[in-house]
Amino acid sequence: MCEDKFYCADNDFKEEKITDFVRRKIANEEKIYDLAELFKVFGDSTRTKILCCLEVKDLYVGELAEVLNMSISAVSHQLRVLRNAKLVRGVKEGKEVKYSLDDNHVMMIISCGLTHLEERD
Amino acid sequence: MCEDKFYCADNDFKEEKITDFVRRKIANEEKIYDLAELFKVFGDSTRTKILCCLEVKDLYVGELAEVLNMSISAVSHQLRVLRNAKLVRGVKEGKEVKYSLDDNHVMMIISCGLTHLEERD
DNA sequence: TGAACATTTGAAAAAGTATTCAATTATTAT
DNA sequence: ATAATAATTGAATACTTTTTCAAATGTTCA
Repeated sequence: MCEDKFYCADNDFKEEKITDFVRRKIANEEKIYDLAELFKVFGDSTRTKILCCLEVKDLYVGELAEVLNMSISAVSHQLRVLRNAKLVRGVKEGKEVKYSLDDNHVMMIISCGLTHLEERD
Repeated sequence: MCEDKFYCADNDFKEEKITDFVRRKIANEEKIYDLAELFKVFGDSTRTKILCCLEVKDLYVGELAEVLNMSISAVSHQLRVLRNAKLVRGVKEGKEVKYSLDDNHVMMIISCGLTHLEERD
């Protein structure tokens, strides 16, 4: 008896297939997708470095390019990605654009990651 | 006077080129690189979904594949990535392998991300 | 032992992403 | 206006990553 019921001991999924149970419990598809999109933005060392620089100080594109030792174009492309994710903000000052972190979660997320790295190794 | 000194008003970088100042202040290259590598792991919706499933319940590879509606092989490949990052752990039980989250930071990092998403929109 | 099943693995194909290069926009100074 | 400077953009190239497919490994059960 009980062949079709998995884990009968646990009331949470009596009668229900375990895979349906899990599917029902996890956050909705779209939210998980957005979350992965967000982490993807952090998942490139150029962008992460840009974020770390901007935590130290608001900077112009050219300054960022010099710190990172990369072309202005490459930095600008990555700044667009960061802007779209609302992680940084650019304000025009004459012919330059000064960038800053858009949100205080940015550094919270980075800290979370650093903590994991430290306790992992 | 003061041509070579940027931002003389701020004591932190008297005498020092601003780009050198920033370079000196940010975390070291390798740490930032590792951090990006970590976030890269979270930056794929298949993997993020696997993590969310495992938060609900420890699962076998086949169960995960069914929940995600993906091939066992594809799931297995992604589990290897998650294992390498020490985000999940697999324990052999007979011919099956049961996976679970390896670390309680995993869900902390995910929560951080979700908070950002909610307050962003 | 041999058949059945769960998972892993390697290599190839498919899809996606970062950087470069050249052209463009926008602002300032002459 | 024109020249000079800062940044952005689009398209091409180079590079990574994901998924698929077939084969291999390891375990259980008859």
